[in-house]
Amino acid sequence: MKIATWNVNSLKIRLPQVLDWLSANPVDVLALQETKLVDARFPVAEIEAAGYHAAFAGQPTYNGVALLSRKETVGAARSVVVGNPLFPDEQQRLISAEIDGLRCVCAYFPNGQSVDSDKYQYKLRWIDALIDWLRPTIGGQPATVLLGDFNIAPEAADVHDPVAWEGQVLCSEAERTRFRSLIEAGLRDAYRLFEQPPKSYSWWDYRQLGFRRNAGLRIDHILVDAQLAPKVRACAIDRAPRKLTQPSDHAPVWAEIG
DNA sequence: ATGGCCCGTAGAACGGGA
Repeated sequence: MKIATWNVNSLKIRLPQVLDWLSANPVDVLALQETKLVDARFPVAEIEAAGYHAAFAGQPTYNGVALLSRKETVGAARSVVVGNPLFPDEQQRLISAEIDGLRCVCAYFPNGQSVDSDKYQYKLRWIDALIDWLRPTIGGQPATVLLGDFNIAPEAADVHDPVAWEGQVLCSEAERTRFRSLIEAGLRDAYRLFEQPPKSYSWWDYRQLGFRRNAGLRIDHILVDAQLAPKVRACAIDRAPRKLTQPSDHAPVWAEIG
């Protein structure tokens, strides 16, 4: 089973790239963030025609998440839950569902803007509530996979310039402590289960020729239930879509399990 | 030295992203 996550920064703009990517990479599950579409405008017909079911939760302008599941292998998502029952929130950042025996949690963590902003405090509260919600079921059945745009670079190795980013939003100690709490709760960073190329990132700023300079951060993650870790065969970041014309600023991350 | 883009909503700039 192959699962993937991709912050597309507007599914309206990126739909052709998403369909092309799925054609070349027919993953069983694709978690999308920043769809930026109200539900009435979600491209259900195009995605169905490409062989995928879709569960989605959107709003105008901002945020928006979706779980695509491949018809011929895993079928439609079941027991879909939008949001976190412990954290009522108008921002559409979470959608979870059971797909082929996995509890897939697609998450778009708040950005936080800067460590002295109200948005940063919201980010920390949002993550705390996510941990509180997930902790009791991690380790049980169905096995949990938490994947998405975490807006956290967990370690210095995940940052192109750790000195410049030290203490900044996405890299602050409070955020990294929460990432470690997810690990302590029983999840594993699928990417770090394997030896990886140095300077591996999943996001590059549109400005400053970030991608050409590989000035990036690894902030998109696939965390798997520790019970699944021995079954994870591979995990990688696919930089190819970032090279296209009019790309998302994020690259897809995928993992193969079992 | 500074800030440099992209997207959506607008219907000009601005908020937000990271």
